[in-house]
Amino acid sequence: MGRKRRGPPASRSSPTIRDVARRAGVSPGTVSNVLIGVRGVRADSRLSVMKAAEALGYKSNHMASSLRRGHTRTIGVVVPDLSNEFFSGLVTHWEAQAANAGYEILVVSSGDNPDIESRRIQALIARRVDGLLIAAARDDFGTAPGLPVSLPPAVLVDRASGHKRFDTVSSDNVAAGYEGTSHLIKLGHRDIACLTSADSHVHLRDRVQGYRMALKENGLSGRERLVIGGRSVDACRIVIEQQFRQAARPTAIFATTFFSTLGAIKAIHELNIALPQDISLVAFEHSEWMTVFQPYLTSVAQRRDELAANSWSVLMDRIASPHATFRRLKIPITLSIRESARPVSD
Amino acid sequence: MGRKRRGPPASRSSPTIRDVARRAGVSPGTVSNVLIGVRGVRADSRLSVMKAAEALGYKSNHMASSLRRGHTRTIGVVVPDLSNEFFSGLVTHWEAQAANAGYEILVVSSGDNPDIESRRIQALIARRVDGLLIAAARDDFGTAPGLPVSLPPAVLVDRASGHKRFDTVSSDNVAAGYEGTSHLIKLGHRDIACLTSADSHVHLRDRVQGYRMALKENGLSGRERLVIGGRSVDACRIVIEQQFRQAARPTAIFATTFFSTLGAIKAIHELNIALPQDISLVAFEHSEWMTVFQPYLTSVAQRRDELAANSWSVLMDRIASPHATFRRLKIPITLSIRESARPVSD
DNA sequence: GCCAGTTCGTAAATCGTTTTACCACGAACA
DNA sequence: TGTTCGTGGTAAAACGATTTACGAACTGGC
Repeated sequence: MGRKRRGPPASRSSPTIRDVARRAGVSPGTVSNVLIGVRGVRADSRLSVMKAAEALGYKSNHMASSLRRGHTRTIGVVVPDLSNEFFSGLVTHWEAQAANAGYEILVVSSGDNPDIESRRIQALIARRVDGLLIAAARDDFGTAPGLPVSLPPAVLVDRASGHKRFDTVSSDNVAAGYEGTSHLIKLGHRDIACLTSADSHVHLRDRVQGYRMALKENGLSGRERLVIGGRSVDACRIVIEQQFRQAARPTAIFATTFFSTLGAIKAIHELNIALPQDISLVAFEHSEWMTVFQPYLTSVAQRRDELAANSWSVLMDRIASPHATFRRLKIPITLSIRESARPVSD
Repeated sequence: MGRKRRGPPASRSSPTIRDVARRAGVSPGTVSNVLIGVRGVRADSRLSVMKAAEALGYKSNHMASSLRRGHTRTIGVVVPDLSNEFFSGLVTHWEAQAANAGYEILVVSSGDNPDIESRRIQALIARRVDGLLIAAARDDFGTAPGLPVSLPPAVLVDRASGHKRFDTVSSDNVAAGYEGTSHLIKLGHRDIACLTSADSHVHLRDRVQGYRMALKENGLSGRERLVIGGRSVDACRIVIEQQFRQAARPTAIFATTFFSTLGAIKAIHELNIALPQDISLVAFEHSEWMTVFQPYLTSVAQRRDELAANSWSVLMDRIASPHATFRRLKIPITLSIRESARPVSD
């Protein structure tokens, strides 16, 4: 092989700015000025550079340019689980935002495990992402060891709302709990089971708090029926089935997570009670399959598009001014009244 | 500002290998040898380098290292739509593979639009991804203008199976069509509508071909009822409703896509016919909500995990040996017999 | 015709890492 | 003692783009 250059094996590597410069009969600096244009270039040299770049199929090497410019135009996205529709929805929106703004996103999953999360974030830092969009595994994100003291600009999304050391953008989960419950109360229900997956995260506790607020406001505090299922559909199903083995059965269920929604439906089927004739249900989240499910589920849903759009712009602001005070955005939720919650039958 | 260095504003930038070298009293080359160890280093200098790196919280700059080494350890992932559960499933698996192998993935969406797809791929090329995993918008991927002549190593997944110029990994869609249909025939059905979204892609045409094969093998070719819906749930619903306005109604529906599955269910509801008593349905894909849907749907499902694992390793092989002959993998599908397809009632 | 000001091109420095080329120092051996 | 190795360290040259510093050529005003 008659290679003349040193360094790593180049095996027909792509043309460099130097190749373009040579072909256009100018210097690399001029080529750079034509292509990203911080300085004027005479029309004729501009033209010959354009032609040369075109002919060679020149694509600027992003590594080199990042190295020199000190930013990568890459955003790291950290989610617990990409196969969860809520998160894949967020990522879809973020990707669109990124494409628009000339960014790319590096996506990693934490499996909701703080150790894995730290490791994956470390990898993103080594890649010098310009910013981080994080749906954190724990509310105390960043306080545990394992993460370096200084992180790139980051915003916490969905989880860990109100964190002291980061911008946060999340749904108004208290309102979610309040509105879902109030809707059932307005329909005359007084025995409302509130089904949730865990009490380990603020976003879940907030929904329960909203439930309690609605109860209290209507003098129903004594009737609280909080049911903590677990993170799987069947765990939720089982605890709901237990509720129905008690003497005083609830007349309505408010599911505060997507999994518990599925668990509630499954339990209702197993118990052979009629939805919505004998039991009302307010579901959490909306999903395409619900349009073919009978009855069409009344639900409280998060606004993924607004969550994504707002967190993106908060992150951009944070990158632009790293020392601004932290922001805490709460995005309203949507209550969609459909068919699964009905006036209580007496 | 008493900055001494030129170049981009450094604003408390992270420590470099030179900082570590200075602190450890060795040269940068030695630090590099300690950290990635291609050459021996005496025990005492090794130790002091480790300590210095630890103390400074040194993280190697991936941009610089990529630039010098000539690879990025980054894989570009191109999918039509990340909020489609099938693709987000694939991406989830790929991300896990990547994390395992010390790679990261750069995810982009094409919206199934070839122009957007080209642009997004261009961006990935500028970032010098080491490889590409592509669920292409069109079967003739890469022949249309807009894409450079030389792409990085790429494998085509799910779509464009059997492409001449790329490795391909996809489900055995002919078998999918064949097995779904055969199952219904075995149950005694003779009027089976095959519902699909379009005939624009091989993977869809293959499923229909499997349907035809099964029909033919059972002397039912004359009874073919191919129904092409469209890419939305309601488009599929409408065409199925039309089928049922005809004198000779089908006794079974084989849905060959996820959307057409939803469309078929919706139509069945609207028409007020009982599933599975009056109509049998074989669905496509499996999804968590199906576990709470009644009747539990009999379905043909793709094996996302195998699709992802195989495409990943084919890509790794391709990167390792760029000139090997192309491979065409077909992954078997899974027929799950559940409750929505029943023996034909006479 | 001369001087100041503008425009535009180039050479060289720089980003932070890896890797090559070379050198110094011992140890082993004749 | 003189010659080879082997080991481990350093300086410097890459990687490919951006940007600064400088200088040549041109413009315009007097």
